[in-house]
Amino acid sequence: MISGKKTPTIQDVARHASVSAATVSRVLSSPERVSETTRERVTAAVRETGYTINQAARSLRLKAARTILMAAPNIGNPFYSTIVDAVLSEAAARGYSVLVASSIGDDPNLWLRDYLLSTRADGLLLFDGSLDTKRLHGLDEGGVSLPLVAAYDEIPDPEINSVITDNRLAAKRAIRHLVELGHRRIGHVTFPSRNGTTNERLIGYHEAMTEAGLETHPEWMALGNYNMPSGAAAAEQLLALKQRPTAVFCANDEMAIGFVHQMRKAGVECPRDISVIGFDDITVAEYFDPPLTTMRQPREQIGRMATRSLIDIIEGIQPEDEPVHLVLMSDLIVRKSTRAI
Amino acid sequence: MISGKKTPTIQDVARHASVSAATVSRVLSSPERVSETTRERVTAAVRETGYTINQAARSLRLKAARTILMAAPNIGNPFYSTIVDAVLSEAAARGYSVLVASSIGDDPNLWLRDYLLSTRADGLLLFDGSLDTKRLHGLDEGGVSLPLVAAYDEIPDPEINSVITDNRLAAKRAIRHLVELGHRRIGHVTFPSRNGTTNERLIGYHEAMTEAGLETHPEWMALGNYNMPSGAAAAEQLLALKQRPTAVFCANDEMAIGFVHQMRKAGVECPRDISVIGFDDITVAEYFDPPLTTMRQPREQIGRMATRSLIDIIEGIQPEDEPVHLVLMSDLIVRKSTRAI
DNA sequence: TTGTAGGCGTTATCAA
DNA sequence: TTGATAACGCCTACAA
Repeated sequence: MISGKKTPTIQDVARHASVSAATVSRVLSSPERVSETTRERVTAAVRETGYTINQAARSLRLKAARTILMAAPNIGNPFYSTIVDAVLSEAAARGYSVLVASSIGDDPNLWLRDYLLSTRADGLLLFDGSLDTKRLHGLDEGGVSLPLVAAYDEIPDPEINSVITDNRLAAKRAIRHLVELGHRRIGHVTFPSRNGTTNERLIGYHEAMTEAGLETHPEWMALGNYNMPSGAAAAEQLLALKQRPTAVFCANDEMAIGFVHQMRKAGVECPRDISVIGFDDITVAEYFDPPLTTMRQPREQIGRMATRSLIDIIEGIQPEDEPVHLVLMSDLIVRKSTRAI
Repeated sequence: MISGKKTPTIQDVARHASVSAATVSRVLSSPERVSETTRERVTAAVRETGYTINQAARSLRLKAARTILMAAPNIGNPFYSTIVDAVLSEAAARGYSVLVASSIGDDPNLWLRDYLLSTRADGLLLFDGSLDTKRLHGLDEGGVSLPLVAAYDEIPDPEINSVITDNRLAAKRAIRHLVELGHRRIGHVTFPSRNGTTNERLIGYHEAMTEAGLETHPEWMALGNYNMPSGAAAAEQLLALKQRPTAVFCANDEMAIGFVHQMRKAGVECPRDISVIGFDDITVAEYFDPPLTTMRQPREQIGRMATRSLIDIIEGIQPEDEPVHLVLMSDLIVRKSTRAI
């Protein structure tokens, strides 16, 4: 890199190679349209000057940022972090950068609008069911489409591209596993659903219970927050019952871990006294004691597919009027936290 | 938002308010330089047109993106994800966006250079010790400075801004804790240091052992990867020893969890047979069985301070010739995975 | 195959 | 206090 006062522009490279700026631009974006000798001269000049393309200028001209925005409620959650990795690598492979936003804050819809309408990001990867996709979709108005792929628990809006796992089916599978082990009093730790739609995992729980001819009891339900402390709190609540459930389905692994932890504190053993099944299969599930039985979500695949679809939409590979609806399947992973009654 | 063919520009707003584009721009960035009546007219016009600033144009003009780049080896690691949260919220508070890159790939220095020299990001938050800060620093050459804050284990390059925890001291504290409990054969699961510098935690281990008048044995050392499987592998290795250590210091919690998990598989109890101490205090440490004794890193603070410093540097609040060197302290959190011999 | 020229949307400078 | 104007660096018709 040659020293100089300022970062070199395409003009500097052009001068260096004794060609016009247009030619340099061509070498950079469509080399085949330039004669080989010129191309070589330009390439050399690029190297010598240490030229780097100015993305701001490029974005302005192209009206595209080659950047996607990923919004998730809390990236800190281990469930999301694996997804982030997948998103990053898939995006990088397609030449896109990733802007990350934790969707906390006053008016998410407001800043989202800002990001997406301002040539900062070309599309949105939404991992947060609490955002109002209807209104987001409304951003479309002026004929400007908003590339958007949603990936979260809720049942998807048919008009919106989505990549989800079949949460209802997976929940049913979890309950069936417990039923097969002979459990009849089965509790559930769930999360108060965020945007009105009833949570799919909760529905699955009820459906499976009904199908098995089992009763559900309001007091067997506990509300959690998808984190460990709330799982522990749920355990406290259920353990206080006169007649405890013999098995509990937690809507994610973190709550399951908190639940088991609290059980142990109270001298109640898992799975001896209560079987516990989680959801997600986060890394630590396998290493926990007891190793957690859980429904494995293909997180890496979720991230990869969502990113791929979004970029396909941005680049017009996926037609806009055919929304993508990918449903990935979860697997039951039987470990040691559940046992026959 | 008024419907129209395309997203409105500052010109549209200007027309709407019957003022010049310059005035609109002023209202947006320095309202106090505009008369109140005009200001109100313009504000109304902004609302009516649904105008959003075009960041690409702005960046081009200002030669600044109000965006920082965060690079970490694997965002998926729970240790980093908390940090990400802190970075996001601090950046948002200062009006900055965050671009995230997982620094895997062929030539990290190359793409980093790309990002930073291309008006895409104004500065770099580096959480990856494997990147060559010397060379990164070398990007400075042409008088163009590269705002950079490094936050990772290694002992910092004095010329580079850094936010670290005192790893050596913390490691010594961990070992002293074990010594106080009466342990004399203390093993260590470490990571082969990434960029030549010997790892601070390893040095701390050796120093503390020497100060306590204890021997260290090469076979008490195991190499890990900062993840759970490698912790398990380390356990296999140490358990195979004729004379096992009675306590083991793992360089992070994930390896400690893997270690304990493997111990249990082999019928060896923690802490009864071997005390284990970790490092970081990730969320699950408290909920693990046994709850992990560990050195708590102020992760949230690391993220926050690093971001704050970086933005201060970018904005010229922190003078360039006075590198920031923040050292945060770790706390010993005694739980149940260590006990007196 | 290459060059010329105009404009993407913003802000800073200068003048009024 | 406001407006006209000229860049910022790039890409793409169009012309040569």
